[in-house]
Amino acid sequence: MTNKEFADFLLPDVEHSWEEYEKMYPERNLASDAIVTRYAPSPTGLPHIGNLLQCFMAKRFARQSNGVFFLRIEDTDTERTVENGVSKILDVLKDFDIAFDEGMISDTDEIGSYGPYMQSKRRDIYRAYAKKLIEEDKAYPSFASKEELDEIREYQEATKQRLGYYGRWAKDRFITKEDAVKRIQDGEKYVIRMKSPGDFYKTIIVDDLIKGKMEMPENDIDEVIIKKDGLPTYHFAHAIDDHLMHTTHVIRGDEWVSSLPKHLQIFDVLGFKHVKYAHLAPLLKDDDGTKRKLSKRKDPEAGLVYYHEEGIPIEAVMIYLATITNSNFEAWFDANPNASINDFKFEFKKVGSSGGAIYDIDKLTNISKNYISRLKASDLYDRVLEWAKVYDNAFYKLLSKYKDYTTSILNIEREQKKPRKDFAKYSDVFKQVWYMYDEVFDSKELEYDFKNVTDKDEIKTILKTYIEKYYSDNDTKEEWFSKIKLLCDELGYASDMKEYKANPDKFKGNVADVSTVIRVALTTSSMTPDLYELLRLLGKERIQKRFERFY
RNA sequence: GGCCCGUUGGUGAAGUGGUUGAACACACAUGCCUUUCACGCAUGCAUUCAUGGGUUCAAAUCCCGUACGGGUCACCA
Repeated sequence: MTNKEFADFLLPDVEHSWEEYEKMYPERNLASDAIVTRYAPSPTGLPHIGNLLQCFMAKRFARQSNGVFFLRIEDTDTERTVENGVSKILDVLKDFDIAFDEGMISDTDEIGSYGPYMQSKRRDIYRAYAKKLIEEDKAYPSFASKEELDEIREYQEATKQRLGYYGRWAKDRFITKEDAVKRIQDGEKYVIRMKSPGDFYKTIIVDDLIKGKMEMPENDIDEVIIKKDGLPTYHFAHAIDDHLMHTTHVIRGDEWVSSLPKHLQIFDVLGFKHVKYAHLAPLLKDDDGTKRKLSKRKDPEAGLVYYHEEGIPIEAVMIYLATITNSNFEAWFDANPNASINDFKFEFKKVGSSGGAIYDIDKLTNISKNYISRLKASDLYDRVLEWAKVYDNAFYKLLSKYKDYTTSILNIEREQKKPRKDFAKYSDVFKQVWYMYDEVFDSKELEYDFKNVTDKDEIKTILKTYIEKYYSDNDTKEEWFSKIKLLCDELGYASDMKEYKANPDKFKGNVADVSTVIRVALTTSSMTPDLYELLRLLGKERIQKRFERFY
């Protein structure tokens, strides 16, 4: 029996030959330095922050080189594939501004001419190449059952040998074609394994764009390439898809580096040109002093909905991810605070090669505060409105009703060189502006803390004197403050802080105490944005009303 | 256990043999400024680069060993 006959027997249903497939996927017409890369998730769940990072980096490398970024769905594990897995992934990523040039665009549709982009639809392609390998005697059917494999492994463990289906353990390698045919005709199930040409005692140099050159032993394991269900394993599909789709760079998590010898070998056996690899370290969590991988189950910040719920701007998340991934990004961003992250040129060499960074929410918060502080008030308003629509209905109603007023509140000490940094997330906003809405202010049980001035009559005197004698809606800030000083003088408080510090005993208090009384009476809080701006937005009538609570 | 990678302050890190008395950013602390808070400014925070040895006039930077951390060893990706 010839190899050809054997291949036809094993894979009689292959529609196209591998040569035909090669022709169907011509070279891409791109500049030589263009990066073609992909995000290739299995549709088994939602992407987490680590996936987002991979995805984002892949996208940036493709875009900044005028290359292609595509989405391929790796659904060869039919057991774990979930319903609508693709659209779920797409939806989450879209919220983070990740879109693809090619690939799946819904659960069923795709764009691009290098598809199908769903591995389950490429069954024939993988089988065509498997057939090629059988014909070339580089692969063989293997009948080893799960139990046999377990037995081998247990024996290897007990005798302290290397684990795996290799060398003399790969005994199906020696089954004759005739025996194999007979067993298959008798109904035995089988997989197809690659006949590894590797020698474990020889080393190969694998080059990773991030980790550098690594010396590793050759792979000598006869890896399964086609599973019992006729679908390929990850390793085989990776080689064929990335070859046919003309991927130039594979950017993925570093849990894959140990399979590199295997992958390189599959490329070689298939006669494919290698792709370049960049393996990203995982994001870590500091769990009581020990580092561990960020976990979707234990750590809310690992899930992507967290950012939407909290109202953390996606731009801030991206800036943070870029900061911890690419070591020269932060300095660049400091120098170009208003630039788009898309203007930064990422470099593999500047991506950290150490074990992984601890995901630091404090740092993200700081980035987010800075980002929000640079937003225009109207932009912030729109963003908060959109957030509140989903997560805070009461606030949403208020925002819709008082659009201009709210924008003015948000504009206090904003749109200037050194804007206030009050908000780290959209969900912080209401906590800091609630008192500006009469509906909220009047319906709440209020608690006032006037700090230094505690006497009720004194508070009343300050408030009453101020509103009746000194307050005017039309004052400029300078006029306004000079009147506050006059009020201080009249009531026996120091209008000048230096004077007060020199002779504290000569006064009842100082201008800060008086301002605090006014501030607290208006807002209940001693920590607010600029008092003058607050007064102007409130207006005399509303100020008066709030003061009257103390008469 | 085999193979691979990593280890610079509380965190992200710069730095690959000599202007490093180890940058910068976050966090933290103190002070200044200020009508509060925030901002801003100033100062402090690793006598030391996991550890032991070696090479060298000189090492965080090169070599070897050890420890610790991570990854992987599926008909899962």
